[in-house]
Amino acid sequence: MDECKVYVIDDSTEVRQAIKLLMSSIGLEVIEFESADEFVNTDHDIGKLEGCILLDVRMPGMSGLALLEHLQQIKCSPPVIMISGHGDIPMAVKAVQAGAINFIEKPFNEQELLDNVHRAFKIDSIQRGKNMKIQLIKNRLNSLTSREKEVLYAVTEGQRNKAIAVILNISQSTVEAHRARVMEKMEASSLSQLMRMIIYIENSDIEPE
Amino acid sequence: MDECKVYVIDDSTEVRQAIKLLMSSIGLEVIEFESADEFVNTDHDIGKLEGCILLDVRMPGMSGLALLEHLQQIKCSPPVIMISGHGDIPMAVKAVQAGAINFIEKPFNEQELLDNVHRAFKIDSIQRGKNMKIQLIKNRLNSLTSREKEVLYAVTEGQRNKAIAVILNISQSTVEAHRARVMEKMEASSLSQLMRMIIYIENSDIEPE
DNA sequence: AGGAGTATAGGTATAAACCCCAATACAGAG
DNA sequence: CTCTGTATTGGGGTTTATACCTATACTCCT
Repeated sequence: MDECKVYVIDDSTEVRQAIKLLMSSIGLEVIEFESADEFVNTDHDIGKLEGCILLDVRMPGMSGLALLEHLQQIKCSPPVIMISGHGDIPMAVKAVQAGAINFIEKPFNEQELLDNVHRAFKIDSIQRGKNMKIQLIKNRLNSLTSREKEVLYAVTEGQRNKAIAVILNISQSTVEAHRARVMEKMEASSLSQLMRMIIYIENSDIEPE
Repeated sequence: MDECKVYVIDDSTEVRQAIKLLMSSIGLEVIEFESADEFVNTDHDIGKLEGCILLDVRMPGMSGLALLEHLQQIKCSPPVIMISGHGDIPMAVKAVQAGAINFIEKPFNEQELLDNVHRAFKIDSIQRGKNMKIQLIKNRLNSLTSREKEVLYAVTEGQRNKAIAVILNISQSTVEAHRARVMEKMEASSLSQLMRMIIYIENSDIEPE
């Protein structure tokens, strides 16, 4: 939680200043961006940011909603709290459907905003825990050779070594060798554990949230 | 899609009539309720309804939001489209966060409402497909004896038969017998398939959507 | 040319899982 | 009380999977 920062993306200098003041009152660091484009083009790995994003909807250049959708596509971004001065219901609905954790109207209640930031931090913490787990497994998967991946895939499909040998047109001994290396590289001590990893990755790939 | 109906829950007779007219113009059947309480108390299995729910927010008795949350808790309800004449952004956000697929303001655009209903039908169709799959697996799980469930649980944890025998303080032969019956009852021809079923159920239990 | 990494294959031995069978014990339902 | 379902145990044999070893061949990089 110490590393958490509040990324404020708003074209209004006053709003950014007000938020900065509010956040610093409880010891939170604020990083400002005056447009969505600036945030995107800044040299930082979005996946490694810790904290949350306060994002204005209406801005010159890329809109807040567009940035929100962009962040959801690349995944593993910090949680986003939308802020708007002239928002309407369809806009708020769209934002929440796109993954924003809340939609707050300006002028905002200070305590409400702080509460939302804290909630966002919690969500971020949980999300980063999951992302670390996913990354760990993906790193292991990447260490597999293409042949080993083929064997792994067949194994997760429930195929026996003998069947896999026929499918890949290699001998059963070779399949066994590959399979053993797969278990070793994936750090799985049982097929059940291996399946849990694979299915975890499968689900994280198709279900964004 | 043929069986799909539109469940309208709104205290205003005029609104219900207007929706009924609109829906019947494209051949959709409408079932009316003048309050959330009436919907809840009506003798129907909510999990078996097909179609979608048009739900007013402000009503005498149980509020639309309260009903929405109630529906999400028991799960497997048809998708809900919230409708409100005097809605605000916090209300809309809350509704979407609670699982409503949209939040439409009265007076509504007719085509927009129809589009939403069609989208809801698609979501419902997908959701019911998933629910059927879950129910199928749960039925198999329920056919297991308590001992078989213990063995199943240990197996999914990656335990070997020998280890399971020690844990349950029974002989390895017995474990093998239970395990064979588990595979048979679950209709799994491989451990991989069994794991997929179990993890599917695990995920559906903790992640509502 | 030599080394690392990968893919391939064979061998031997052990362990684990699967299959079919038979049998005892016990509790609850009819 | 008998019948049924469940839980338990065992044997014997087959099939799979693991573990550990060796070995060849090919490619890529140094």
